Formats: sequence, C-alpha cells, structure tokens
Amino acid sequence: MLDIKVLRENPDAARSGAIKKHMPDRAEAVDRALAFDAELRALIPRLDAMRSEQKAGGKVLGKLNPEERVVFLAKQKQLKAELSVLEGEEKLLKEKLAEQLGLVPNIPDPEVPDGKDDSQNTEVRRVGEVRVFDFPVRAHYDIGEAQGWIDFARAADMAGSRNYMLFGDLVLLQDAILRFAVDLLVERGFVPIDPPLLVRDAAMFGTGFFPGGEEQTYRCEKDGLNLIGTSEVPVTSLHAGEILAEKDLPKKYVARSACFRREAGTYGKDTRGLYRVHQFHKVEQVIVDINDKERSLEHHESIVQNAEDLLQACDLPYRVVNVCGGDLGVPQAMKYDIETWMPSRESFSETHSASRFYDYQARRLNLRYRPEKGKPLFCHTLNNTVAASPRILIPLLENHQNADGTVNVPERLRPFLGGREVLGKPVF
RNA sequence: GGAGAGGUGGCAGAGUGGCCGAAUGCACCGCCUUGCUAAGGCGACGUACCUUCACGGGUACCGGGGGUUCGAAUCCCCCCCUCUCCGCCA
Repeated sequence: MLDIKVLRENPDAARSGAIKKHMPDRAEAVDRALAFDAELRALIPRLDAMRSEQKAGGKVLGKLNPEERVVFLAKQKQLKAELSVLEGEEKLLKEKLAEQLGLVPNIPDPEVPDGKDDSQNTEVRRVGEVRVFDFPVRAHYDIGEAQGWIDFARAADMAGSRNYMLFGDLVLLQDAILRFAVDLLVERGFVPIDPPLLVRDAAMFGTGFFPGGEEQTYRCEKDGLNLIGTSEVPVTSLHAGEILAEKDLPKKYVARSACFRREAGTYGKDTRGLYRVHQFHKVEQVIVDINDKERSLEHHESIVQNAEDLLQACDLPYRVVNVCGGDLGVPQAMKYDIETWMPSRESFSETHSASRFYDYQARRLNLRYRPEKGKPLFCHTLNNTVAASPRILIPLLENHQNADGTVNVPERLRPFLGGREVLGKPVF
C-alpha cells in the first residue's frame, strides 16, 4: 500500500495514478481513505487524553478513604463508558481506513506509457533473428500430439478445459529448461527456494493480489488457504513482519514452484495449446533490498537481463516491452514484459514479467530493515520470471522444429538431457 | 485426529491484577580504563501513532482477536504458531 502521508500530501498523484492504470473505482478510494484518516486524526488526541486520565485515576484509587472511593469509582465507570464508545469508533475507522488504503494502487512511474491494454505496450528492444522456415511451420500442439508428447483430450476429460498432460521427452525438456533456469540464477548468487503452494490470505494481500484477485485464485475454503498463482507470493512474504539487518540485504531468491490460475473471464482466449493453462511450473526471481530508488532500478534491469540471458542461451528471439498503465497490476510501479517469438501465434507473446514495486508490497507485508543510522524503513521488492513452463515450451518446440517433426535441443540445454541434440522421431 | 506444554524486547529469560513497556544476562552502539590473544567501568539501547521549532510530553503494543475489571503481559473465551507423546501416513 501507499504511505498515508503520500495521500495526505499529494492525493492527486495517487488519484491520477489509479486513472493511468484504468482503475477509476480505485481512484475514488483515495478520497474515501483521506476522509477516514481525517476523522481518525480528530479522534485520537481525544482518546489519548481520556486514556491518560483513566490511567492516572487508577493510581490514585488506593489512597482514598471509603466514601471518596465510591464517588471516584462512579466517575471512573462513567469515563470507561465514554471511552468504550470512542474506542469502538476508533476501531471501525481504522478498519475502514485500512480497507480503502489497501485498494489504492501503487503509483505508476512517469516512464510507464499511457494505454488501456497490452496492445499499447511500447517496445524497448528486440533481440535475435526470427527464423525463416523453408517448410510449413507447425504449431507446438501439432508437433506435440504427433510425437505423443501432449494429450489435451484426456486431460480435459479428467480435469476440465485448459488442462494438459505431458509425456516422454517433453517432460524431460521441461525439467531441463526449469533446472537450467534455477542453475543460472544460483550461479548469480540467488538462493534457491521450494516454497509453500498453499498460503493464507495475508500473503495474498501482502503481495497485492487481494483484494481484487480472488476470482483468479483457487481457494481451499475448508482450510482458508489459497493456491498460489506465482511463487512471488510465498517468497516475497518470507520476511513479512520482520526487521532485517541492512548488512543482510539484498536478499536474492530463486524459487521453483507449481502455479495455479483459474483464468476466469478468459473463455475463448488462447484456447489452443499450452499457452494459457490452469497449472504450470515457474522459476521466479525475487529481490528484497533497501529503500533506495536507484538500487531498485538497477535490480530491475538486472533481473530482466537474467531472463534475457536464458532466452539467448536457448537461441530464442524475443522483445522487451514497457507495459502501459492499463496493463499494469495494482501493486506495480513499472513492469517490463519479455515476449518470445511464437511462430504458431505469429507474434511475440508474453513469457516473462518483471516488476518493481518500491515499498508497496513491503508496506502491506510489514517488511522492514534497520538502516545503519535511524529508524526502520520499508524494503523495496522486485520480481521476474526466469522460466515458466509449459508456456516456454511453445517457442522451444516451434522455433527449433525440423521438417520431419523432430526438435533440436539448444546447445546449452543438452547437458540437462544427457547430451541429446534432437528430440522425437520423424513423424511428418 | 487425540492428550499435554509453551509463545514476553536482536537473542536468552524473569514477571500470575495496579509499584511493568517490562528485571537480569548476552549481543549491538558511544565514552573511559587496563593491556597479550581480550577484560573491566559508565552510558545509551523496541515499534507505531499524537503533540512540540526543539528538549520533551502523551497513547497503544508482551503471538492475533474478543471478554471480565476502576485497572490486564498477568484472569476467562476463540484462533494462529512451536514443542512433546499417541494415532495415521507419502
């Protein structure tokens, strides 16, 4: 969430930020939050004074004679009754303020382009050559089904639409790319994590997915737990409520986990193939560091670079885009997407998403550190995909396919596949 | 799932109704003393909010929430977490 002080001093920045994100209802939360804040600030000094009187009164009690006691106790009871009314108001106001403040989105940075959806994201750079095929190019699902690597029909039968089953070499290729992703980040000093997949609401709220993301989240109501849509949730929440030592920062983590998304409201969109599915695996990088904008910007570039290095190592052409306001989530201040070339879609399509939040998530998570001098400050957090599968299998299969339906393995992935250079048999 | 024990400041640990935002030890920081693998003395040392130009003052917080009471770290209820034993189990 934003600092209430930012809202007091510059409410317009918060309002226009929400507008830039095409969230007009949340822009209104700014004024509702400020109204509750004003009421609360009027109330608190009164409450403090009354509590002070009550406390002082209690200490006098022992010195009084019986008659004085009776009078005094009556007075104290009166005070208590008044206090409990005001304390009720205080509690209610605090809840209402927290609710509205939780709705106010992070303010997008100035370089975030205006726009309502991903069609208005702006290209930052394009890397790699898009391959020109001298044979009819096939989609990953055609290759996969012909090779016996993918079964959509039976998966849908047992688990519903947007499900899939992988078999054989494709399972091994998936493991190869995910393991390569983990190794790459571990080499760069990231600590590998295997996090919980089911988390409490506090973690969903703290990372900014709740409120708002409930419809996209599978929930185990019986236990009050939520299946994570990304390991960003448990990993960024790791140090929630803590005050870290500055010398221990930055914290750099790389998590591999299964991820689950309901994909509500996407009916009819990306229905074919492995692009949009309910369940996938993702290697995610998360950084927690000091409250310093320059450092956040440096980290942001570096985590994008990590992902680009993976794509380059896999000989995949891609582009980096600056995500526009309307395509930005609630908690992000700025986001780069990496889109990898997918021949079947004849487009660069999103495979990575690199976000910076400044202290927005840290405030919600109460995640702080103690600087060398002075009071604890909220940390900055960032995250980015390293590899998400099966989506990343789409460009791997399609860009590296041969005319006979076999698929070449990028050199850097071969060590993870026992040195094999080609997967599959001739099927076309 | 059943039975029991416990959650207090960075850590350890005392505190069972007012004298407690909280002893003591360790750690950390500042000053001083003495010097051989470091010791001793003194001081400071939680977080948030309100208030003050400032010094300072006030309020809240002892896992979370609610209750009893003039007054709760302390008593009662619910929840969460940790540990031990039993059961079950990949």
